[in-house]
Amino acid sequence: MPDHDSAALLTRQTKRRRVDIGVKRTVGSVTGILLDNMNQSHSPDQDGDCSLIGRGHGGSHGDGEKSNVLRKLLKRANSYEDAMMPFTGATIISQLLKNNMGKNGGSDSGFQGSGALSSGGSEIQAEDACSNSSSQDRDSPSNCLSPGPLPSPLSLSTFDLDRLSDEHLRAKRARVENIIRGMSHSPLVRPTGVIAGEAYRENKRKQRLPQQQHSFAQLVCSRQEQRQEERRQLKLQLEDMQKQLRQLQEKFYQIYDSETEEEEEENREGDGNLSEDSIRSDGLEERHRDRGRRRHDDLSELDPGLFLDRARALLRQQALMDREMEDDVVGRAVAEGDERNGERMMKRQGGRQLAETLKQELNSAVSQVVDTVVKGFSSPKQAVSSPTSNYHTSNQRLHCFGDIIVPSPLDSFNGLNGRLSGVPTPNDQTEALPLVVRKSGGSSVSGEENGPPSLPPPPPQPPHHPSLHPSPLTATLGFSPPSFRHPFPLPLMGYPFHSPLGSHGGGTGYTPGPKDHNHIHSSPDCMDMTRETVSLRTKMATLGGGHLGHHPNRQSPPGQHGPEGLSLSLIKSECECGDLADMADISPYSSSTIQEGLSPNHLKKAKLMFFYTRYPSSNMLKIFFSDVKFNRCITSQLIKWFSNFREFYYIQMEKYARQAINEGVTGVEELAVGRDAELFRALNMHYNKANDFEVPDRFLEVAQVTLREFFNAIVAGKDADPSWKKAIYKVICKLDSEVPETFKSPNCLQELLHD
DNA sequence: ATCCCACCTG
DNA sequence: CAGGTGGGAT
Repeated sequence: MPDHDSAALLTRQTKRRRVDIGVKRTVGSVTGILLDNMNQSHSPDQDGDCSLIGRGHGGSHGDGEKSNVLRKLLKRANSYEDAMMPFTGATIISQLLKNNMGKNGGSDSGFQGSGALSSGGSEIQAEDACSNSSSQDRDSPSNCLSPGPLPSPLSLSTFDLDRLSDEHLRAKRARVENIIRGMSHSPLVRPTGVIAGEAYRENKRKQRLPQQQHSFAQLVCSRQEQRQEERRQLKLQLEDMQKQLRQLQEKFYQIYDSETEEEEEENREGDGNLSEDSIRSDGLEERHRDRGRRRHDDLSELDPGLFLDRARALLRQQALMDREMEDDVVGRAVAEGDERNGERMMKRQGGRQLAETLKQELNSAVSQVVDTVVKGFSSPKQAVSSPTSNYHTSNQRLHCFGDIIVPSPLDSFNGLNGRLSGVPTPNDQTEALPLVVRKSGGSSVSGEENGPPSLPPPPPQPPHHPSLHPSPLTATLGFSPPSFRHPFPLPLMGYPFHSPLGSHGGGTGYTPGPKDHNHIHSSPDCMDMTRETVSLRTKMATLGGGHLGHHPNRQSPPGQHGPEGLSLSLIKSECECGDLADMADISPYSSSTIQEGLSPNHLKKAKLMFFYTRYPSSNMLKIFFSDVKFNRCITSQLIKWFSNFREFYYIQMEKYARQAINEGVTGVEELAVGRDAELFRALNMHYNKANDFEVPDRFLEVAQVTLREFFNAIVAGKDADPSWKKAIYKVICKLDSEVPETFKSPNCLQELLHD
């Protein structure tokens, strides 16, 4: 039997065949012409599976790209410590930052641009290799780091602020930092293996595997085991580090608590002038403390943000103390020889050192983040490889080896937003849908101390080395804290809108300080952004939780902050085929419910509509997507969507038809498509992934008809004809049914998915 | 010329 | 899913 099962050849064998059906369609759509045709073959036992096997189309390409970032951070942390204070908490926050990124999961964690942070040219290649490697083993973020000898676990339980200057502690600290240094200076996995691995994986997707790839494959396989072991060790190492950091964090809290207690005590007996700042930060602290302790139970959760918040509070307080009490209290304590005061003073000095350290570290972290984002976006040529660079063909990739891989600005953008919005898991997204990301579900700590968001958000400050510009953290506080947790709406800055990404959830929008109103505009690269906007526009439209839309925010009125409204503010560009609309209309607070672009929810809606109509007319689309401002772009995009839907649909049909034939099915009567059928499950997975929509029976019937059409055609050998599918298309296009009125509502998803 | 389509590719 | 392409239909 001639390769009936080689569904792989489905597309190739029909090279450039014209299978147009050229059917004239009407809005109402022809219904049920072939209904009898279907019903007559409705066998009683059709509820069972049609015993079609196989599924698994597409594949997820989640890529972890963070290890290079971690290394950067670690490296920087190390370089700081050389130039820093006696008590160098420098690496603490670096580690916490790292941790923060690390815990966001392996896939698509963004930060691709970080390769441009500080590295010289020679480093880039290694970085690239590293990120590639991690993308291959995305369950292990740290496989870039060599295992190295594992130092015995540190116990920081004796760590006490009262003995900050203790030799003992210094020794411990040194050991911690040795670990870090060891990690960051460890040799990398050899690039060849990594690249080869990438190439090999690429080629597995392709049917034609060039012979030369095999050697690469073997190379990879031989290293695979090695890396597995390395990864395991590194995981342990990282867990260890996390534990230690958690302990350190707790100690910090203790220290801070004891100090604030004393502070309060002193304020009570002394001048009693508790500043507004400390009151506020205390309140903040209280909340965070509770939260932190709750979180403590969760081993996987170490919240750097919490830690940083505390650090900030401490710094605020510290600055206050510096101003008000430096001479006064200390002087008094010394003069009076008051033991208690002296002790307090010592603690305070220790705290001050810590504060200084934190101050610098926070500064550097801010710079780093800003640096990363800016460079990642405005200088893509320097950026390291990104998940989307998987799109290189293997040959291209081989050519890339030894060169700097040049991702498009979109790649950086993609990664950044992936990082921002949470990490899609393979379960959530198994198709190639690179830019649809989940909205971050958790409510992050809100940056209360930030002013109201301003419009438009200005670009960030250029990076500055903290040791060169040890500007007081308090001065930049207004802008830096949110950047720690949501530093990535920055790429959106190029758009004259509010970043809606900053306004969701925790509402930690990028809030500029008074002085960061320059830069990026001066970057020539930014001028090129308009060129990217057309595609970016589409991509951005898919941001904002289309697949989280399984549980759409029903509170959000359309055109506001819901996923629907998200793209409203995101999308605005000169789609060359559309009109350049008035920018003022695009305010996220616009009362208009007409959107400029298609949102993830629109996509979802379109998919659901596909259950009713495979061949919607343009008019129909306009009617059913009435909340979208139509232009040629929108129209063709919608049409394209349905075209893609059909493509998938027919591919599945042919695949399962051939499969049935290979399984020995001889008559179409044996072919039934029930809700348990593999075929239906595959389709449902594609168009109704969350399974929160009840697929109409009618679709099952149509699917069955389609399957049988394919079956009959193949059995009859019609597939020898280059355009054999054409006849099938002609049949199927008549099977469209009316799309329920509900779909005409812009809010239909809320209603449709209610059950 | 324009629209829409299937097909291929990334 | 989007870009690009070629082709048929109007």
